[in-house]
Amino acid sequence: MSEPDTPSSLAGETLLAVKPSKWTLVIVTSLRENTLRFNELRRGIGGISQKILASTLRELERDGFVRRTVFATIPPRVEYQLTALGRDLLRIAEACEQFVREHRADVEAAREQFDAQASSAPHSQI
Amino acid sequence: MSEPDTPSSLAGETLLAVKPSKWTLVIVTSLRENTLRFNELRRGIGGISQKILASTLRELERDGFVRRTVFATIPPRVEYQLTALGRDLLRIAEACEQFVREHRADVEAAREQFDAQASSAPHSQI
DNA sequence: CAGCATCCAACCGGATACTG
DNA sequence: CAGTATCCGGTTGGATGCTG
Repeated sequence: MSEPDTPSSLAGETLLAVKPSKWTLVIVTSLRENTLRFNELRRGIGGISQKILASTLRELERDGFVRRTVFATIPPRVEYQLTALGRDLLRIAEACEQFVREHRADVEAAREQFDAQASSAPHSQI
Repeated sequence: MSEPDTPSSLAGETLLAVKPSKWTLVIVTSLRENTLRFNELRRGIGGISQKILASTLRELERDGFVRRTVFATIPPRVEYQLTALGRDLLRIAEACEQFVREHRADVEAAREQFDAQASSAPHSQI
């Protein structure tokens, strides 16, 4: 259904699965090439707790971005891979990464300048 | 611990200003067309507190995405507009919105299906 | 191996009140 | 009008310990 596309309603809900967690895009990016197991993902990402990894993967699975395949072996083996929808989301993630690659320096420069003149002139100049 | 450009560190920092706040992209989108004043932004977005709006605008200004212009009149007048960098960020925001427009139905369907079989089969099949 | 459960600290963000 | 200051509840996310 087409809703009144106010900027707020759109971008507010925007990123369905992207918005909530800072890890979502990282995970999707990690699955870019191949299927990965839980701990492969964990090690590949680094710095993510298994609680967060598990819950974020759940959400990605629920939203249809990731398919979870369980092999009833011992020890258990669980594989995660992107769905077609997930590969679409990957395009967004890659666009974000490219943006950062291109503009990281600009942003850092802007920050330094802002911080510099913020300390000298706490408030307003014409 | 300093890390190289692993996919994780990249996407982790990814979105510099995008990641932290759910309002960032909304604000950028609101400024798509024209310069806006503080309360114009606030009303246009709807549902954002002025505390969050002010702090998010600060961050956007600091990162070089938004330019803040103060007119020393009474009553005061402050205008916000996108910088060139901000317009680049806008492209990301628009890509996200388009993604949602295209795939919202898919995601909602996936969720319903997931929730349905989650309640019938709490765990693992095959 | 792949998680879930619990506890807990940090942060995000809303409501309200007040200022230049 | 355009904010800042304060309080404070809900959520996020890390660490740890335990299970099939």
